[in-house]
Amino acid sequence: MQQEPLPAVCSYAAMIPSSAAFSSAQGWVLSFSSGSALSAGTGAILDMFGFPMRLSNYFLPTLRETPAEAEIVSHRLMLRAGLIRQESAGIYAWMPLGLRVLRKIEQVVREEQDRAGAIELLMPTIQSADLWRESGRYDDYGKEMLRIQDRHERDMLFGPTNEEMITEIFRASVKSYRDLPLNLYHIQWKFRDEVRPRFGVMRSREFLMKDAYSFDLDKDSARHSYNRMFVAYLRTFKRLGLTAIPMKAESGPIGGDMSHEFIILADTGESEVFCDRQLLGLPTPPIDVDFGSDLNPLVEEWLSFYAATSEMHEDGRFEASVPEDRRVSARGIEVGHIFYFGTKYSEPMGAKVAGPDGEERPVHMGSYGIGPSRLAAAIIEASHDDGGIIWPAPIAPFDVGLINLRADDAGTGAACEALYAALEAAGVEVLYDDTDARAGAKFANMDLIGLPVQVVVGPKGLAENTIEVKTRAGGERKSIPLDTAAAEVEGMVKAAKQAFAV
RNA sequence: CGGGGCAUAGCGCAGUCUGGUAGCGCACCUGCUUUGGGAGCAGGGGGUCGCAAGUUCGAAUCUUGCUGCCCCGACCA
Repeated sequence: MQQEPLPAVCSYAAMIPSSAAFSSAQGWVLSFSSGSALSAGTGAILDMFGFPMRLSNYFLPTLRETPAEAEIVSHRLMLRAGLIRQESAGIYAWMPLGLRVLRKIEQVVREEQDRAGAIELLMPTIQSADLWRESGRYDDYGKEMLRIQDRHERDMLFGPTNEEMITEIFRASVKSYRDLPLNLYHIQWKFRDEVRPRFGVMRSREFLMKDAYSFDLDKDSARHSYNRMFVAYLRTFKRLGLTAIPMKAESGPIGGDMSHEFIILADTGESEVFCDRQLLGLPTPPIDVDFGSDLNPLVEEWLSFYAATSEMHEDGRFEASVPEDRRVSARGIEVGHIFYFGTKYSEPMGAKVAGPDGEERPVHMGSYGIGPSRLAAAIIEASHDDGGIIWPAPIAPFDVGLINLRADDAGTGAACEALYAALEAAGVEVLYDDTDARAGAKFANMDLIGLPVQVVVGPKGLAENTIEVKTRAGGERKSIPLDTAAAEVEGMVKAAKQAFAV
C-alpha cells in the first residue's frame, strides 16, 4: 500500500494555530513534531489532534448551479464540487478538497519518479532573464513568457519551464561522466501566458508541473534515461486510473528529435488522435521492473503499434499498418510529454563533462513533463457521471464519505462517531457529513464530490443494527451489520485502491 | 492575435429596446413544522448594477472611452 500524502495534512495542521476556535485542543503542537505522528497514517494524525474532518467544520463550498463560464464537464464539476475557484483568467485557487486531490496526484507522480531513479529538488518560480539569454530562448519564447522586472529594473521572468536553470545547476557541480547518468526533477508552479486559457485547470496559465531533466554522456545512454521515464510514465498514469497512450510527437519550441506525448482518450479531448486498439490492452510495466536493465524491448513493444496525434498522423500508414477493426480514431488529452533534445542547452550554456578519455563534451539531455493540475481535470473528464465526479480510489480527496442522516439523533451520532474513529484508526480517510441538511441534499453532495465509498447511517437501519454502504463508481448499495461495518468498509477501501495498483 | 458575446447579491438569471424607489430562483440568517435522493411556511440580511467621463431634473437603462471575463479560430504541459 502506498504511503499517504503528508503535505495536505501538514498544511491543514499548520492552519490550526491561526484560529482561536481551536485553542482548546491540547498538546497537538508537540504531537505534531513527534516522529511517530508523522510516520502514522493521515487518519491517525487527524485523530490524534482530536479534530476530525467534520463537514460542519470543514471548508467545502459546493455549488448547486453551474457557473456560466464553465464549458467542459471537468471544469463544471471542479467548480461545483468546490475544488477550485477562478481568481483571474487561467489562474485558480485550489480549495481544500482540490488541494487534497492535487497532493495525491503529486505523490503518485513522485513515487514513480523516485522509483525510476529520478531525484527531487525544488527550483524557484522566478528566474533571471540572463539565464534565458544564454540559451537564446529569451528572445525566442515570445509573449507566452511572463516577463517582469524587479525593483532594480532587472529583467526577470516567471518560469514557463526550467531547462536553462537545471542546466545551470548541473554545470556548476557536475564535471565528470562518473556522476552520470543523472535525472533531477521538481514539482513546481509554472506560468505560460496563454493567449486563450480555457477549460479551467485543463488549460490554465498558472499550472503545476512535474518536470524532470536527464543528463547523460552520449545519445545511447540518454536513450536509456528516456526509456526509464517512458516506463515511469506508463506506471504513473495507470496508477491514476488512466490509460495513457504514448504517441510520437513534434518536439515543439523546446526542440529535439525524440519525443512522445502521453495521451488519454476522452470525448472532450483537445486533439484528434489515431491509434491501434491493441495499445489499450498492453500490460503496464510491473512494480518490480528493473530500471537498470535494458528497457528497449519494453519500450519498443509500445512503439511498435501505430499511435499518432493529428499533427503526426499519416492516413496511408495508419491504414497500411492497422487492420480496420483495430483502428481507433478518437479525441485525446495530453497528460505528459517527454523529450530528448541532446545538447541544445548544454552546448550554448557550457554544461560539459569529461568522458573516460578525459575529453570534455556537452551532456545529452532530455526533459519529461507531467501536469498534476491538468491531470486533476483530465481524470474527471475520464471518470464522472451525471451525479458528479467519480474519483479513482488512489487520488480521492477522502476514502469514505460518512453520512449521518439525522444529525440531531443521539443514536446515529454515536454510531457515526464510532465508525469514524475505527476507520481513522485503520488509516482510512473519512469525511464525516454531520450537518443537519436533508438526506437528499447530502446524497447529492456526496455524489458530486465523488468519494469512492459512501457510508450511510440512518435511524431506520440503526433500529436493526445495520448501516448502508454504497460504492460511488458502480452505485451498488447494501446494508451491513453495524458491528462489522468498520472492518468491511476498510476492506472495501483497500480493495478499491488495490484495483489501481500496478 | 483575428472574429463573436457577456458584465445587475455567493451561483443562475430578469430588468436595458421605450431613463423615474433594483427584482426573481437557489444559497445565507431567525423561528416553527418536516426528515432515506437537493423540504414547507413565515420573517430577514446582503448590491458603488465592472470602471470612468458625458447627456439629463433624474442613468442599471442613452453616448464615449477603458477594464474584466467567456466562446470560435491560430498556439500550447
